[in-house]
Amino acid sequence: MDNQGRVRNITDLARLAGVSPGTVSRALADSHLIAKKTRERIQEIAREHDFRPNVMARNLRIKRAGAIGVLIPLGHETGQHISDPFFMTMLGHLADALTERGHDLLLSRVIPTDPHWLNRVADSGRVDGVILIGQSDQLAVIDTVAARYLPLVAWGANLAGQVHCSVGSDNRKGGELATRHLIERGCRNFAFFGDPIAPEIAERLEGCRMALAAAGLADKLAILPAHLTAETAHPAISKWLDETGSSPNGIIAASDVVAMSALRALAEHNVAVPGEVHVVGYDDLPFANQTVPTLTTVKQDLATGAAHLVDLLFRRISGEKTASVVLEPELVIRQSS
Amino acid sequence: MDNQGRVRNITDLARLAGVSPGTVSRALADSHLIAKKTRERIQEIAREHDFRPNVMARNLRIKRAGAIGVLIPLGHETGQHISDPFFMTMLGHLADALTERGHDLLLSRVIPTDPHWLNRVADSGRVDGVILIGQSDQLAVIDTVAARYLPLVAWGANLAGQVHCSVGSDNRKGGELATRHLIERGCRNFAFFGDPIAPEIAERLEGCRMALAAAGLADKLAILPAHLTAETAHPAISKWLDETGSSPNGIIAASDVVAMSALRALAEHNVAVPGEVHVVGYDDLPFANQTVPTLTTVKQDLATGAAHLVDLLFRRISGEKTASVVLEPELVIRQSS
DNA sequence: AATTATGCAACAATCGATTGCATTGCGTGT
DNA sequence: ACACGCAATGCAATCGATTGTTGCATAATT
Repeated sequence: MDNQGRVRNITDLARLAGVSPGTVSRALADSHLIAKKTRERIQEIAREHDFRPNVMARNLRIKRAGAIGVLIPLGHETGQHISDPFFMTMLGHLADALTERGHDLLLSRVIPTDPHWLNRVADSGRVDGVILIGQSDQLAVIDTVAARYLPLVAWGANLAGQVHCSVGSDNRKGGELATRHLIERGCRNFAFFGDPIAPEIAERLEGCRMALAAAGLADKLAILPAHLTAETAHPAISKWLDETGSSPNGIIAASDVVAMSALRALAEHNVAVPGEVHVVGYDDLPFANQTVPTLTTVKQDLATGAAHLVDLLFRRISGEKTASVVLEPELVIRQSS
Repeated sequence: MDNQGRVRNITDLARLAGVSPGTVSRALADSHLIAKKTRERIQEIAREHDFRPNVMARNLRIKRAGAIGVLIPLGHETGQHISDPFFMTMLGHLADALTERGHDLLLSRVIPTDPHWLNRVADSGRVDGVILIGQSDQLAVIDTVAARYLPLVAWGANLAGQVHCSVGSDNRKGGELATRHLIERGCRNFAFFGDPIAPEIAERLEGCRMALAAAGLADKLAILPAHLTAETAHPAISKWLDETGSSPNGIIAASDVVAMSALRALAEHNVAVPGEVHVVGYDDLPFANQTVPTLTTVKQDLATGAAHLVDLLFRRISGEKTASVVLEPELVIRQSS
């Protein structure tokens, strides 16, 4: 094996080059303290032996990690799998934005039953900061940690009196937009699909109610507290369609995943969309543009959301105490309404 | 600030407890070398001060990283974004399987232009092993690294003479399954949507050709080399449908993402599925069950695939020289055919 | 009482790199 | 010829933990 001559660390390389380890370190960092000739010779040897200094040792010494922890707290919603499209889309954008800044992305297990789940990552010393995708029902824990641990940002709602820095869209306004649009389309009978146990969903529902109240339609709303997974949403919606005699003609879904399930259930019941029923989703995930019919939805711009999260995080890493950001939701009108 | 009394390392804690750092280390590891009384006292102090030992320092000493690098080499397919549903689904399963084993997942930037993209991660010292999601056009690089770096596994094709360990489905067989199914459904005129520049796609196409040849329909195949992103696939398919006078009645899509685009394009051209045209996808991503109509597809069981990848990787980490795994593809019949 | 055994904790080397400070060697000014 | 300055490199402490070895009491044995 070539394991014999393998250069495993800076000291091996130093021996090979006939210099001290310190010199090698500086040479590889291209420090001007080392003569150009020596520097290039050492770099050449390093290249020949395919040597790359150990990142962990380096990080330990200079006290930075070069990685950002990304956590998805699932809380009570145990059914919600990590491969949910929403999380994954957000994760993709974060990966892009972080690697753009030369940081890696460390995805860690989340055990929200243990109150230390967040501390464990924050204090592990292997991340320079933490991004949470969603707050779940862990607001108390998050705020406690945020009070002492600066480099922490979360995607989600921005509630009054909140300690931690968050980025999210104005859910109330989003719910309002969706509902007003349906009213304009002539709907007079509404249904909201989504479980208001999550604060974000509750806000969307509230926006929906505000819009209906403003139009004098406050009593025309039915609520189906469907869970956010496609697997549970479809049967619930299907059963509901079967049982309900007078079906609504305007459906507000709490997420695109739920909306997609609704579209399918409606198709199976031979209900024309948007002919008989208008449907609006929430999120504008990539597939919203690929459904049949394509989905009208309230866009949460996850790309700029991710960009904000990363930007705020790095400002916090350098000590700044940033404020939360609330993004404007935007109605994207497609075929389903 | 409470930064004054904050316990930042094992030495601080040792001072507080009036013992040596080594004793603290052993106490926190619950070593029986330390008297039970002392051990519990130290653990109590650690708990009070919310102290958790620095993972990086620990890893440096015991020479393990506690993390697995997960890379997505995109190669030439620059358009293919990291948030592609296929990658994300796989990533979700991997995250679950890895955290199950107490390892974190390090998602790193992939620059396939630099021939050292893989070495950089493998030799960084911050991962115990590497999982590649896909091989792209980097077979040469992957095999070179695999020859000397054992803990490396890849999702993808299993080609003859391949050095590295891979897990993937039998693409040829999958293509065959899909095509035979369409033949049984009465199709006589076929189209394959997908770019055979990727080895996996090429194998699927070959399987398709074999099935057609066996049925004496070898000359009834049109190929539309659509790229694998939804954004590029839809217009291409749409244009193709416009231009082609005699449309096929059996469509084999190289992936579910392409199939979904095809479904939409067909719907917009008022072509009934499965009435006039039968469509089969590939992958069985979660959304395949949510399309309208739901998608018949060749299932690659990504959950067991991920489980295999992780299992093989850990066996390689402990020195075993594992062989590749080829999974049986399975036809999942739904509404689109 | 002297000796051996045993339990507990301290000491110090180590993982692999970084970096402030000390040292060496060479050229130059006087 | 001597001192001085500066450039180039070596030395050694450091980051924060782990762990083999050693030392010191106290308990058990003869």
